[in-house]
Amino acid sequence: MASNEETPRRGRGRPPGNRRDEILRAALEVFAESGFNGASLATVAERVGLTQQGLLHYFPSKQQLLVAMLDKRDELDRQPQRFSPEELVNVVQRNAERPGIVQVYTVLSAESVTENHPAREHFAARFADVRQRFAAILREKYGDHLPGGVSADEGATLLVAVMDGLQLQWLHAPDEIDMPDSVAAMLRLMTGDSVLSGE
Amino acid sequence: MASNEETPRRGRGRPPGNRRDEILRAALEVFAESGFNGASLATVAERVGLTQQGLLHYFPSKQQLLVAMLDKRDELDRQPQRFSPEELVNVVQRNAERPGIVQVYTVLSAESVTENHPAREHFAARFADVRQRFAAILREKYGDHLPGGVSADEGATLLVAVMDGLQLQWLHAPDEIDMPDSVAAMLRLMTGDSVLSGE
DNA sequence: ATTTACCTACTGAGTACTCGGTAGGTATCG
DNA sequence: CGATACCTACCGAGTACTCAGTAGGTAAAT
Repeated sequence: MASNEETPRRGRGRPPGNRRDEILRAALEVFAESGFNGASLATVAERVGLTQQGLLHYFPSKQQLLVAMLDKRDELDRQPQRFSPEELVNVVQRNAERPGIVQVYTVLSAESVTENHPAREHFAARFADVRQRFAAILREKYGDHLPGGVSADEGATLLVAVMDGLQLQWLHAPDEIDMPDSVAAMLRLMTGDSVLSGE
Repeated sequence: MASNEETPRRGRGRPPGNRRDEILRAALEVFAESGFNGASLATVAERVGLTQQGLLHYFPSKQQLLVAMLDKRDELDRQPQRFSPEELVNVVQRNAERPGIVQVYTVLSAESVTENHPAREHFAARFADVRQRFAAILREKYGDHLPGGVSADEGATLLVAVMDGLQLQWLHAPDEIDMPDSVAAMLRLMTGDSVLSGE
C-alpha cells in the first residue's frame, strides 16, 4: 500500500495536536464573516477539510467552539500586559493590519448583547477588565486627574469607547478612517502630551 | 360610517394604516433582541398577532422588512436637523432611556459588516452622514481647529466613535456606564467649554 | 366586482446534533 | 512475534427542527 513518507498522513491515522488549532483559526474566520448566529458548523468544517461531524468530534457544540476560540484569542492578546499610551498606538496600528481579528471582536461583542448569547459574559468581563487596565495605566502616569480635565476612570471608558467605535467606522469605510491617527489624537486630547505625531 | 363603535374590527376586514407600523415596531424589538440573522419572521408576526405569512403580506421578504424598519427609524431620528453640542448631551440622555433603540443600532451596525448583509450600505452611508453633520456643527462653532487641539473632521470621527463605543459598553454594563456624563466629558475635552456639568 | 387582508397548507433548504460505525495507531500480554 | 484490547480520528446517515418564502384560498369592505 505504498506507505508514503512525506505527506502529512491525512485522514484516519493523522497525528493530533494542531488539528484543534486549525479549526479555531477557521472558526475565527467564519465567525468574523458571519457572526455567531450567521455562521454554520459546516462552513467551518469545510474550511479545514472536515465534515461537520468530524468537527464536532473536537468541539462538541457550536457554543463550545465559540468559547474556545475566544479564550484562545484572549490568551494570545494578553501578551503585552502593560503598555504605555505610546505603545497603544502601535497596538492599534497592528490591528489595522488584521481586519479579520478586528471584525470578529466588533461583530461578536455587539451580537453578544442579544438574548441568550453564549459570549455575553465573556465580553462584559472583557470590557470591565480593559477599562480597569487602561485606568491603571493612565493613573500611574498622570495621576487621578488627567491633564485634559477628566478622571482616569472616565478617560479609560472614553478610550475604550473610541477604540471600539473607530473599529466599527473603519470596518464600514477603511479608506476614510485612520485608526492609529485618531487614537493618537484622542490620547493628545486626554493627556495633553504630543503622543506620536502630535502637532 | 361608524358601523361599529369600539372594537377595532380585527381579522379580515381590518383597516390598514397602522398595521404596517405595528409590524415595524415589533420588528425593531425582535431585531434588537436577536439581530437580523438571529431573528425570525415568525417571532415578529406572533408579536403583532399575525401568522408569518400574514406578515409577508405586508413585507414580502425579511430583508425588505429590515430596510423598512431602518428607514422609518431614520426618518423619526432626523427631526433635530441641527443641534448644538449641549443639545447632543440631551439626545444621549434620551437614548439612555430607550435601550431597545440603542440595542438595535448597536447590534445591526456591527452585524452589517458581515458578508452580504442587507444593511451594509445603509450603515456605511449613515456613518458618513453623521460624521459630516457633526463636523459641520463643530466647525460652525469653533472653526476648523477645535480648542482641544484636533481638527473638526477628526473631532467628528472621535465623537461618533465615542458615542457608539459608549453604547456598546453601556449595553454590557448599564450600571457602570453613564453615557450622558461621558459624552459631556468628551465634549469638554474637545472644546474646552464646560458643556453641561463641567467641573 | 374588485381590492384588501389575511389564513391554511406546503416546500425546500438549512440547522445543530446524534448514532453507529470504521480505519488506523499504540500499548499490553502471552 | 502475534494476538487482544483499547484509543483517536474521523465519516455516513439520519433526527428533529426551524427557516424564509410560495400557492391558493376565503371573508370582509368598498
